[in-house]
Amino acid sequence: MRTAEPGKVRQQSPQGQALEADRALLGRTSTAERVADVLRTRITEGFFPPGTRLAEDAIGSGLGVSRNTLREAFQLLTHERLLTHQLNRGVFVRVLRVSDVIDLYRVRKLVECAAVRDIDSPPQSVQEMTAAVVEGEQAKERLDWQGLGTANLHFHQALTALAGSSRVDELMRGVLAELRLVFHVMADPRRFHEPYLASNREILGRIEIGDGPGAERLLAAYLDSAREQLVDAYARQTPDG
Amino acid sequence: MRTAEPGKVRQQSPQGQALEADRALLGRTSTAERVADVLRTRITEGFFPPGTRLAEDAIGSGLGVSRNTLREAFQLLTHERLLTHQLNRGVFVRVLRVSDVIDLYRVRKLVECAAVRDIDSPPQSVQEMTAAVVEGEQAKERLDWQGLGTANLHFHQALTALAGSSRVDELMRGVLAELRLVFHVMADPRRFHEPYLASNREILGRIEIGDGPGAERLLAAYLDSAREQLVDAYARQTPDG
DNA sequence: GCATATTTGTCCGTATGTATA
DNA sequence: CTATACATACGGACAAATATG
Repeated sequence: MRTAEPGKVRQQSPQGQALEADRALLGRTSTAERVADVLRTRITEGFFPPGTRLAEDAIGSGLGVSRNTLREAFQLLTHERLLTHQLNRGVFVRVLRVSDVIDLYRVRKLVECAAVRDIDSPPQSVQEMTAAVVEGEQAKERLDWQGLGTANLHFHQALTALAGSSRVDELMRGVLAELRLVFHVMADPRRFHEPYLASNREILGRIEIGDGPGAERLLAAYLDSAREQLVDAYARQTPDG
Repeated sequence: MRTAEPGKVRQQSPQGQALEADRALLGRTSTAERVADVLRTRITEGFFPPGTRLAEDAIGSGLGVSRNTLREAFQLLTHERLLTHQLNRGVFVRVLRVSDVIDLYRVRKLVECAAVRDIDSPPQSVQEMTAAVVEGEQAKERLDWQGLGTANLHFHQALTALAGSSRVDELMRGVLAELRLVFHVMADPRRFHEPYLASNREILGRIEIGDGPGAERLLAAYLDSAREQLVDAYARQTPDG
């Protein structure tokens, strides 16, 4: 679902013929969706930091797509809460407020705790959680703190999958993408991501032995402390409340 | 947030001058959003039943908006899962599968049970829940079963608000809107909605006395039986699995 | 199976209104 | 207050896909 090529979406060539081949290979996604993929990557990787204004003209001519197509892509990302749309002013990379951070952790606590509470069948989600822990350990060895943060998000995405609902999965995908915006505003990502590795391992252990309530207790404590830490540092970083 | 006028969005008048006044009053929403509001109402009220194809030409000329604007509105509703988009074929009012119904109730159980479990401060949500119960009782007296269904959805929306998260509220708004699509496929709405009234009243009673776990138990039982009943009847109604 | 008509996907140019320097 | 830059929404154009006869 993600475009491999981070560069231009298409050449300035007449019509959309240049992408016909790709379009067949990529499973016939629309141009707008591909543009949205490119922008989403740019945003989550921090190339477009929160607050950046995305001018239709600049982005559109830069990517070689029309304004209508671009507006469609903007709308997709606005619905994912990665962009905010101010009427007659344009779109901006979202700047989350402290109240957003609090709300995001409220959602996480509600969903994630419920997901681990009753684990009837530990299917392949546990496998993915294990993979995410390994991914995090490898990132730590590389001193790749952004990668560690990504691994942490993967872990909690896999944890959420225990609930067995595609809609809950999608909700959490959006929540974690928003949290990425928070991380980019913060300095020193190591301090925030490194401690989570041990706690993830601990939670995974509880789940593996079928101790749902135990996992829930650990998870709740982790989420509370993470939120507190994050809100504290975030409030200092950003001017508005 | 909802347009009061169910008819045409704007006249065929040149440009958008006709709505300038309204736009100021209505809080400056875009045309696409207003079109989406109209279509959403049409869909949730059953005027466009599931499976209906929404042709760009017909809807566009009928509402007096351009194709671009209409496509923007379509995209909004597609993201709300009220429409499905088939490439080169157009948009259709979504027809949910049984697996969707199961997933929707899985979400409801997870979210709603968590919302009532720990009720620290019973603020104005309880007031809205009470209002929804009254709304349902009045609809029942009028033998207005569609209104009873709406009141039931209001009740559970207010119940969800106990969690105190705008993102969870939005999730549940979407979930309940999808459920409306299910209801429209079913015959005899009375059988499905009437029994819920008593159960809602019972749940509200538990919440009012601060008995979270008790409310959760009642709620879980209600959701399980409702899902079972609904899936059973829905599978008979629709051909596909 | 084939040819035609309809519909959608994508894009452009432009008129008008809006916000900011 | 004026000027500039920008967003909104429209209509039109053409290719590609689908539906229809």
